Amino acid sequence: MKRTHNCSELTAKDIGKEVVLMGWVQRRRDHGGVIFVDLRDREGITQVVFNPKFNKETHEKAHVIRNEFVLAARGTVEPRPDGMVNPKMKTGEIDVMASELWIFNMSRTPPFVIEDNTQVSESLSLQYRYLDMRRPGLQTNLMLRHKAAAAIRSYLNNLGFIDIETPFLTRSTPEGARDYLVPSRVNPGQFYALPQSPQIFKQLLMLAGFEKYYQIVRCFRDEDLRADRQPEFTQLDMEMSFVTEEDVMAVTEEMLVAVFREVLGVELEHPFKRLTYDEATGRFGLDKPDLRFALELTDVSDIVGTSEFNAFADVVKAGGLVKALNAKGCIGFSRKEIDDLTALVAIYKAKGLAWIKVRPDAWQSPIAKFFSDSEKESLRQRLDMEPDDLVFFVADQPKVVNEALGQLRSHLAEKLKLIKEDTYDFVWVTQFPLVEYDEEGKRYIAMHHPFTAPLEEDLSRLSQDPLTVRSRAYDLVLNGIEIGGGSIRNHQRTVQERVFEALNIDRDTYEKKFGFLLEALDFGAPPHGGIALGFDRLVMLMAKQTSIRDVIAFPKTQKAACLLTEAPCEASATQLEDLSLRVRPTKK
RNA sequence: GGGGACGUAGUUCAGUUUGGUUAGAACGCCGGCCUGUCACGCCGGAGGUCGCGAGUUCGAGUCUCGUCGUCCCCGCCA
Repeated sequence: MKRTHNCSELTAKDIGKEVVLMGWVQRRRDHGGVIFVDLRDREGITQVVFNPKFNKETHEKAHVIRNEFVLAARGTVEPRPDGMVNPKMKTGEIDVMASELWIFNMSRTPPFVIEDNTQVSESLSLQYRYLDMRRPGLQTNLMLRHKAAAAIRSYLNNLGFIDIETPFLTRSTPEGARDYLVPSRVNPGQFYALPQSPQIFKQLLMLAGFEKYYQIVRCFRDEDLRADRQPEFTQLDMEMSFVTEEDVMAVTEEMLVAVFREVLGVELEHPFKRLTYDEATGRFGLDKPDLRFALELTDVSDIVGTSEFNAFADVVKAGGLVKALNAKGCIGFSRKEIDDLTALVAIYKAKGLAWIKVRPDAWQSPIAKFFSDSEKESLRQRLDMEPDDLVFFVADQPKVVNEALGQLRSHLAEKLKLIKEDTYDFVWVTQFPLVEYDEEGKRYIAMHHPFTAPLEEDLSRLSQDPLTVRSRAYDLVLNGIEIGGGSIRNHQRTVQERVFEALNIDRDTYEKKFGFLLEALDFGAPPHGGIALGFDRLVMLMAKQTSIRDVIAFPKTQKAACLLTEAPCEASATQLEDLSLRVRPTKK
């Protein structure tokens, strides 16, 4: 017995053929006489009919069939009787009239119905992920993931990129996310780390002369999870020699255009938009702006900084900012709605949310009385305030103002349904600051990573005024979600050392931690740069999902557990002994 | 580390505000009937440690505290 067709391909043109189908029972309808079975495989569903008039013995056998049984049916493709065609099904013109039935396996009643439209708690679906993945939605997502990976590989292969694997058992890197550590049995007391990214290795591959490298590779970060963050995730990692930012961005962009065309049949608008980091945070508040809608932030510090309203004036005097967001036509927002928005900005550390409702005759606002007529006129002009508008203000340090209003902006867009669905809006954000100040550690840390090259024209300020130094780093943002980032790297030892020093890493330390890289740079390092794209996030957006768990076959829960295999779990005494490890009792 | 939501038949939920008789519905499941259904139909039935543990009370699904789990968010994620 050999399968002849899948469950989606038989149509009227196949009438009369003898076929063998194999698959799972989606649903059984037993009419006492005739029994209908919807047989499902990964391609689709075909109705198999067991009719006692046609084959009594097979019909008898079919009585035991239940949902999710796995079976094979041999039969003849027949047209449906008049008026019985099911236009909703691809195979709705035909039946397979069964002459023989093999039951490969029975099935327990599944804990949930295998259908897209049934809601199941995520813990249950993860515990039975193999059943969850029988549902068409996840099947489609994972097939789309495969197609995207295949399209990427084929595109990059054609451009001469070389796929090279890098190690998973690597040296722990001190900066950045927490590492997953792996104890070394043969080196008691010593540990490998799982890579957060193959960053250093891909740079070494450039030094080795491969010129164009890529890898679709698993990365590991021991940090808390989110809807778009898993402890192990997949990135498309690329690196190129003899390139500038423009080259890396062009290759990435053209690749994505090709992938979206091939996988989704979508023609992306390109070249992608560009914003510098300062423009992005200035106009949209965030370094990952969603440009599917307008709604920009406006700086009004100069107007209100000298006003009678101390809450604004004091902030401006202290070097802060006052920015505004004009919610056009939102004058109808209730007190509660405004309170909710105030609570929203409070999450991002804003101490308050001031507002003005523009009525045709006057402004309704707790703060309007503090402004002079000329200040009001300036605000009106700057913010294009028209009757029915509702304008929000946040005053604080720039980071807080931008973050809070940026989040408010996205929230309002969703609330007001300003977002054009079904669009893919890409934007490059360039010239990120090289470093930022870490309040907790009281020092400068690399915003991207310490191998990022500073902009040549800012290099002279590196030691005196590192915060003003822009870098040759770029992020790729899709619909407000960061899907990738990269940079041109330091290929000259002297520049790399200056960056380390700007980060307050002393010579002894960086020699010890990155000496191998610095030494490598001494041996003819070519200029190089690259990018890493979050493959899970990219596929998530292509599949129109909101969590990367929906495009990962076996994702972990928020506590980084696999509910199916019950990982992580305790190690046996023997394992610990082999590894020279002792586990401290967990503290209560 | 912090904030929030949720946890009740196999599943998805109602019931919790205001404690009170035997904890309900739909789907699923089991049995019977049914030869054209495709969310098949009709009849009947089984199925519950109300996440877990304390406490308050004459009495707790309902109130309190703790705990476990899942999700969303802040911190964190070079």
